[in-house]
Order: sequence, then C-alpha cells, then structure tokens
Amino acid sequence: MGIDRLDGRLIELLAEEPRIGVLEASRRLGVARGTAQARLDRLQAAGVIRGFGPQVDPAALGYPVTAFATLEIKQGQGADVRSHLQTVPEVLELHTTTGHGDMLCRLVARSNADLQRVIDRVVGFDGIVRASTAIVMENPVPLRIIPLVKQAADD
Amino acid sequence: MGIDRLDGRLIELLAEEPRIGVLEASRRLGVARGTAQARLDRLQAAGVIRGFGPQVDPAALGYPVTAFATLEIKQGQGADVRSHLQTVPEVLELHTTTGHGDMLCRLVARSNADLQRVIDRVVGFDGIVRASTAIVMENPVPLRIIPLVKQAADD
DNA sequence: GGAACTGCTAGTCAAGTTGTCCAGGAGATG
DNA sequence: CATCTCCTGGACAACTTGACTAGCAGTTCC
Repeated sequence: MGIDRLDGRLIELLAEEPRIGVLEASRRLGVARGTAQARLDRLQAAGVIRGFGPQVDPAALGYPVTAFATLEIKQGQGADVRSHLQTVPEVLELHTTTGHGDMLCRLVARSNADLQRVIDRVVGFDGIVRASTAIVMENPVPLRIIPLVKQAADD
Repeated sequence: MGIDRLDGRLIELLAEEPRIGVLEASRRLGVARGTAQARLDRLQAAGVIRGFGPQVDPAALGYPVTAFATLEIKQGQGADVRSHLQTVPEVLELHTTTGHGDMLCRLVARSNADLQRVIDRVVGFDGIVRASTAIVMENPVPLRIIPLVKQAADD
C-alpha cells in the first residue's frame, strides 16, 4: 500500500519534468525501462498517481483573485447547497468540515470587484445562513506534494 | 491573453484523457496536428497550462485526513512562520489572507491522532499566536478547473 | 485594390518512444 | 530445495513527436 524510495524518486522526476517519459526516467533512475514502466503502472493502479492532467493556472486564465469562504449551512440543507455550489464555475473546490454544518470553499474571480459578484452568487442561496470570506494575498507555499512523497517513501 | 473555444476544448480533452497526446487530440478536435501543437505550445508559453505533472492522491499515500488551519501571526513574524511551515511536509499549501496577520494552510495526516502531531508541529512555533483547525469530512467538489476553463473560453 | 500578416491545412521526414513480449538472474519465503 | 516475486536486458512492430514545407483564406492597413 505504501511506496518505496524508487517510487518516490520516480514521482519526483515526473513532477519536475513531466515530459521526459518513461524511458528517460528509467535512464535517470538507473533501472530498466520495464521496471520504471511497472512501477508507474502500479502507482496508477493503486491510485497514488491519479493522472497527468494539465495544471491550469486560473490567474493566466484571467482569474487572478483567490479567496476562501467559510459557509454556515442551515440544518438539512447540505445537499442543496452542494449542488448549488457545483454549478458555480468560480468555485474550484468545496469541503464540508467539522463544525455546525460548516463548509469551506475556494473561489476565484477576475478582480476584487468581480469577487463580490461571485460571493453574491455563492451566498445567494437559501440554505446558507452566514458566510465569511478571506481573500488570499500571497501564496508562500503553492499546492505541493513532493515533500509528502519523500516522507512516505522513507517509511 | 484569453483563450478561445478551441483552446478550451483542447484543455478539456487533455484533462479527461491526458495520455492521448497531441496527435489523437487533434483528430478528436477535427483540426490539423500542427494546429493542436501550436495551440498547446502557446497555452504553455502563456502559463495557462503550467505542466503535466502527476496528480498524487495523499490518501493513497497513507494520508487520508485533510484539515484546514487558520493561523494568527504575531506582527513581523510572517517570514519566519512561512519558512517554518515550508519545512513541514504535511503542509500542502499555505496562503496569507486578509485579516490581522492571518494565514490559512492545508494539512494532511495519517489519522486523526496523527493530525494532532502535525498541528503541534505547525503551531509549535513562536510567531503563531493562535490557531483554529477545521477537519475535512467530505469533499463534494474536488479541486477542478474545467468549468472555469469553459467559462473563460466563452468570453 | 494590393501587400503584408497571421493562422490553418495537409503533407513529408528522421528520430525517438511506447506497448508488449521474452528468458534469465537474484533475493526472499516456506 | 522449490517457489515467488521482482528486476534486467534485449527484442519487435506500431506509433508519436518535432521540425519542416507549400498553399490557402481571412484581416488589417496604407
């Protein structure tokens, strides 16, 4: 179920230079291509690697503003709120968290002014009792996984 | 700076089936390979597509628990806290937000018990005045970008 | 109108990579 | 000792990539 150091190094390599392919990765790791291929297949089958989809930058798409909104939900309205938020393209991510019907969602917007429109659309829904929004100013640690992969590989 | 519908469909295709490659993508889009190639190059050069790195699932790596921690930082300690959190592998992401020296970070852990260890490590640092943690129970909308890409393509 | 640009098509080419085999060796397990 | 599992190093055909070509259509600008 876990991963070993070879798996870890393979993931690191592919994370740094995704275009290199299995053959080049096997060369750099100093193993046979079949081995790298088998490891990669196994990691994907196990769900450790979910895929190699394009990583799209919302800012480059014209949405440079990110915010996190904490929502308090009316009892029993959870499912409705979820399907409402699913329809809003600017909602990139939604979690339900511990707390009294609380949810946390990540939003993006074209500008601070546009963020108001997005929040209105998110919050303008019956099941939502209250919302508080925190606008992201800096992102000192962008979403990363490599340190965790190394940690997991060393266990 | 924006993207058109062909760009949008190309991104969608690659997001759904990343392994198809440029040639197959061009076939499905009904355009010449050179066109798909050129579009893809342009999207990457513009930073819209940052890369095709492996998407690793922390849960499959043995870290099924996710939490968000809001941290209140002592005046002037921001930089120190940032570099501290950077060294913690379980910190997947860190943002500074509006508010009085507030930060928001995404954590993962091996179990709820392990989360305590992670939080202790995160919070056990001088510059942090207070922390409140919300444990993620469900993830009704996993990190997604396609709806936003469609939106951007239609403008 | 005509010239210059830009973006798309449809084709070529060599070089490289992929998927899929195989037989054999090394290390662990019972 | 026999069996398993994993890795190696090699092979093969089929395919994809990167780089290039010439030609065509639509815009923009004088």
